[in-house]
Amino acid sequence: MKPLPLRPSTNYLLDCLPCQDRASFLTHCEAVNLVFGEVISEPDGQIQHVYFPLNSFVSLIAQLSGRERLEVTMVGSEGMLGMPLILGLDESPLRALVQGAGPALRMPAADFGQHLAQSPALQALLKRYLYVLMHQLSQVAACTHFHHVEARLARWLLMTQDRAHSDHLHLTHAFLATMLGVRRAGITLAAMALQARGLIRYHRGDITVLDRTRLIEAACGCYAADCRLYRRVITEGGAV
Amino acid sequence: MKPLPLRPSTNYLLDCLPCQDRASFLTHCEAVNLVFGEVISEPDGQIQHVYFPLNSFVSLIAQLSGRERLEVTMVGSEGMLGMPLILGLDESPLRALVQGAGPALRMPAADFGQHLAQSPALQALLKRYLYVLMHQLSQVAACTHFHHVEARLARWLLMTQDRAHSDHLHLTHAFLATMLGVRRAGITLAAMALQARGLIRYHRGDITVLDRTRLIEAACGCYAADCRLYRRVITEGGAV
DNA sequence: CTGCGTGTGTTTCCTGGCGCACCGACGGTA
DNA sequence: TACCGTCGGTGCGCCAGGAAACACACGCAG
Repeated sequence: MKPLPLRPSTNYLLDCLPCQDRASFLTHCEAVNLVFGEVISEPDGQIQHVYFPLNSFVSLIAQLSGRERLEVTMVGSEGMLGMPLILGLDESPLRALVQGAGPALRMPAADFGQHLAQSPALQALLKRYLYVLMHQLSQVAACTHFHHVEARLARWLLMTQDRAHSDHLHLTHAFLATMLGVRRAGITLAAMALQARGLIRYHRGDITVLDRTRLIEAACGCYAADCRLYRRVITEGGAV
Repeated sequence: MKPLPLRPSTNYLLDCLPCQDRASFLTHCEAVNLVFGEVISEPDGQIQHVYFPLNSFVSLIAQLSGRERLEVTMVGSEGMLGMPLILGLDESPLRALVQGAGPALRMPAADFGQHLAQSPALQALLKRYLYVLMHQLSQVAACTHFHHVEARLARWLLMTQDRAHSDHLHLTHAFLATMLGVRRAGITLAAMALQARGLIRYHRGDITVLDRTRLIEAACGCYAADCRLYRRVITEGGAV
């Protein structure tokens, strides 16, 4: 968790802020390095910081009483971690697991509350982001129920690729299986099918996206819907 | 949609408000009667009013690009319809379908915005409710994926019973099937199992809950988790 | 070179739920 | 009373995915 040299923010949400608010916000941020496998928040744990991933990304995982786990969304440089603070609560229902190591900006929860109170632009922006999250959550419920492993895997790879800003991912079948809530063997089959169609290549945990366009076709419509929603609500609607 | 005689609010959220705020809020509400099957909001439609169900209740349904549909949550006298307004957006990603006919209070979106701006208590309360919703959405995603029809049906009946304030529900198997995103025959089997265990009785669309305690045991833990969450965040944490 | 850990391919058997279709039973209406 | 629409029970073939193994293959460390 060593501090990194401060560098221009490449978090998309922060980039959307007016210069004033953004500058003031950034001076109170600390640059940290998220390491793979780190758990940033536990269900019912207290939120200590908000995080704005830069090149890193984090899975948000729902956990049922029976210990079943399912990834419900992903946060990278397009988002923020610690949304319940917007709602005035300092607990998170979801486990946040660092899935792509890399730099992030973070701010203590208390400071964040102050900035939020002082910057209407920040408030408006993060409310919009919260709307996107809610939309995604309800969509994920239906997607997970109706769509098959292969399409869901394709979608998941695309989302990961977007957040990793790279064609090259490091993910074992076993890890993918727990994220999608299916068996490892199920991932093997789906991954082989995608590889046979020339959409991806993988070897001992190294996955390369070969043909992004056709991978989008192989994924369920939920990926495209997600992208459209974000663009409409944040990128275009986010005139703050 | 004829106006009803104004009567004391029995919406739990409104009951949580301080007397002042509540009185002022109620004077701007209109009493309406929700009729079974009415669609209050469509995905991408504009939110015209917020609704506070009294004895009525409404299903919120996610719809994917492929037309697959799944109920993701339910709003009765414990909640409110039109939450995106809290986030500054006047669109809803979900279809709202009246499932239990009955009275509700409603307020035009614009008026609601004003009340919201003037009442910090209202804001705080509804933010908490929004947190509960988000938690539920992520839980539903996992529940729908991992739990079997019988447990999900039991859960669903319990949730409906709570919101209908009655042991007696009118629901055909076909309707339940679309809500849970399964076949009608699947509901028949699950319902027969619950009936054989003496938990419910049904006959041509009339369902009676006979043994609520054991029905809770038959349901997945998600029902109890939902109740606990609401109690903790709204009933107890909601000192506004 | 050997050995072990990790990651992946593959097999067998099993089950929950799907799609589809048919039929019987009930209850309101003519 | 006869009819018909709605509701629910059932049967059939089918398939995706679950559970649990086993086998292989690569790559690093000793």
